Amino acid sequence: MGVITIRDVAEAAGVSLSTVSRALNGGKNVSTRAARDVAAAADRLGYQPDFLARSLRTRSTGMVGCLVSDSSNPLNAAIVHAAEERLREAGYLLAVVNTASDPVRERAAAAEFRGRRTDGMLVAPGSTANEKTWRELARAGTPVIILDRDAPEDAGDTHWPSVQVDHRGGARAATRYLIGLGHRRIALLTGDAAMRPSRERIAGFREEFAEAGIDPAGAQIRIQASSMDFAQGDALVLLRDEERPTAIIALGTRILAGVLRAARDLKLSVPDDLSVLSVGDTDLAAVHIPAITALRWNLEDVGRAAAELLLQRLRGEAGGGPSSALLPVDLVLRESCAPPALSHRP
Amino acid sequence: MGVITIRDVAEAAGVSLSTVSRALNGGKNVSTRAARDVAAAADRLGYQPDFLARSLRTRSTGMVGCLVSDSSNPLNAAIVHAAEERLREAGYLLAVVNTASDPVRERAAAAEFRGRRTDGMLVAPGSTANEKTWRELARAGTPVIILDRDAPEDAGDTHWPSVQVDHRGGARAATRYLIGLGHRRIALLTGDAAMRPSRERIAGFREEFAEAGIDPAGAQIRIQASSMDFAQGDALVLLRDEERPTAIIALGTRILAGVLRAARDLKLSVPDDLSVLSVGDTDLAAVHIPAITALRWNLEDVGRAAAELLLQRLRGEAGGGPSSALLPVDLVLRESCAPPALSHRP
DNA sequence: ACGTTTATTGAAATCGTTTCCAGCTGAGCT
DNA sequence: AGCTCAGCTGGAAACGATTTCAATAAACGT
Repeated sequence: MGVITIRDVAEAAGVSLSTVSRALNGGKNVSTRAARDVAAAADRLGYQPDFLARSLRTRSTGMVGCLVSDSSNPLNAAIVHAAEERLREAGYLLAVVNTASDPVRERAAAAEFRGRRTDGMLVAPGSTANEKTWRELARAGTPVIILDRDAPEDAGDTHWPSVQVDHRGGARAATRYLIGLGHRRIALLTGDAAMRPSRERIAGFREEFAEAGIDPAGAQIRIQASSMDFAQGDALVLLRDEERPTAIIALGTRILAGVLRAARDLKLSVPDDLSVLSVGDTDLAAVHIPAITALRWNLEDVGRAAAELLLQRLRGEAGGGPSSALLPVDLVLRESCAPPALSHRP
Repeated sequence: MGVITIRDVAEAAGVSLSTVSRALNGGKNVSTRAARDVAAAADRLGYQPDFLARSLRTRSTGMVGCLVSDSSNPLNAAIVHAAEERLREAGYLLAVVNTASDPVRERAAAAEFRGRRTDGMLVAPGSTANEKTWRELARAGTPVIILDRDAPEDAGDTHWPSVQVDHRGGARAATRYLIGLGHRRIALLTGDAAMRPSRERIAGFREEFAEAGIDPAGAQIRIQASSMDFAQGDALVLLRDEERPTAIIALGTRILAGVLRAARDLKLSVPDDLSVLSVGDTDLAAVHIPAITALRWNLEDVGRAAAELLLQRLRGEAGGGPSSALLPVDLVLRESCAPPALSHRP
């Protein structure tokens, strides 16, 4: 007397298994009487189809795997959340695996997803180490959407579906703005330079210096291995330097926090002594006093766009809509940036 | 030429299906020669067992469902993240569903999880509307761990497994601290009063007023339907009142943000004109200037404890360890609280 | 009234695994 | 030699659905 199966329903309704199956699905080729009886019996018994058995037979699980370095990072959490909402609307279930950007864990997760026959995957790799894995997955027929990362080079001419954020454009706008205020020594604090977001930011940052014809030595780039590791101490070192930057562009909540605390410790006033610009608009940036000028992109849009791209593939409309999305980055002007102090002007 | 199945491996290794299965699993009752051949063949062919078929047969999916109102809320995100890490260590996959506290969506998610035969569930219900659902699930044999919410009344004497946070103790400590500083009119801004966290906070808040023998009219309780909805405007109304509170205890990042912005708009200095205390220690609280005194509980511990409790049940050690966890709340003293201004002292 | 389509139906195959069960082999013991 | 017993093995039956296919019944046109 365990779970109710289709067999129980068939018995209760006085029809065969096949009829029950047909009645419960499409309803095509089923007499109205049979349909009614089956529905009644299923309802009365509280029948709930077994996804496992169904999936085994139909080769489709209605599951999507999501692979991300750290789903509790607010910059990721909102993306995952939005993607989940959209996918669930379409009847899919999202399974999340955190990899801490560890290639080994990424591979393990990919293997597990494959073993579980997920219909598709949303992945934000922490390195380029596993490109082969994604390619194999894609070749095996599982749609893989890349989130704000480099898409693997594809042998063919097909474009790899991905959602990208225009970090380069954002960095250019931010840099141009600071240069316009008079800054000549600006520090950019960002993540792993090999990954797309940071690489693009750095490129945009440099481009803008070049375009303005400013001594590129003023463009101080600091790589933070992990955004979690950048503590107050590191910021202190940077700001104690004789040739300290007059403006800092800082990635994310944690690094921004480190910078702000360091500035306070050194009694540097923001924005009078130091301009601060946040990459990513978090609660902290918006509410801090002074409010922090920030680069903002719509995280929900990233998640939704990824889900949409995936659904397109899952519905087999590969040829239809766009195969990639590039989302804009806006500069939100607030109070944390000002012309550099007189003593620091050229 | 689809996926490699156990049948292909059997053929390649020159043994039967059953032998392959035995060799790949326990390895009991298998000759070393067969084991070697099977392992070699499986390896060569890149065989990957099909979780679906396996689950269908063994009645165990290695999946855990997680039901939460909003996984992007930092107070939840860290919990989900920690739970996922612990569960994956133990070989389980976590599927997350966001319900926005909607009872209908909660029921739908529960039904889907049941249909997918998840081995267990972590749920943080948004109301008491679905207690029957959780009870049914539990009666059907699926372990259900409740996260920081009221556990359904159980008919029997068994204790419902849950992870609770000592919000009452935290609220008492915070209130006692503020009263000790001299505050007599304190506002508590929290969520749905019917839910455990808020209910406990309110109780602790009142208890402390009573114990100190202070006019309970000074304990101003404001319920925020959703922590997302509390904007600056609402805080302004509260603070413009003639009898405005001299201290505010605010729930979470969003409400705290609203309070801080409102204080700034009214040119109220924190902590000189207004003491602010955050319920929940977020980046914003820690980094804000002045740094916000906060109630802190360890979100990772909540997630880990929930995972541990669930794993215990999944391993069938129901009798073994503790069936519930109560996690402490600490008061982190920072700079946002001070004695009320003279004009406001009794 | 009779052949021909058309709408329903149920039996059986299938998905890929695990597991029960009976059979076989060879070693050990008397 | 005969007997038992343990260790391996392969065939076949689940698990719970979907789907093909042939059979039956009903409707239809002439």
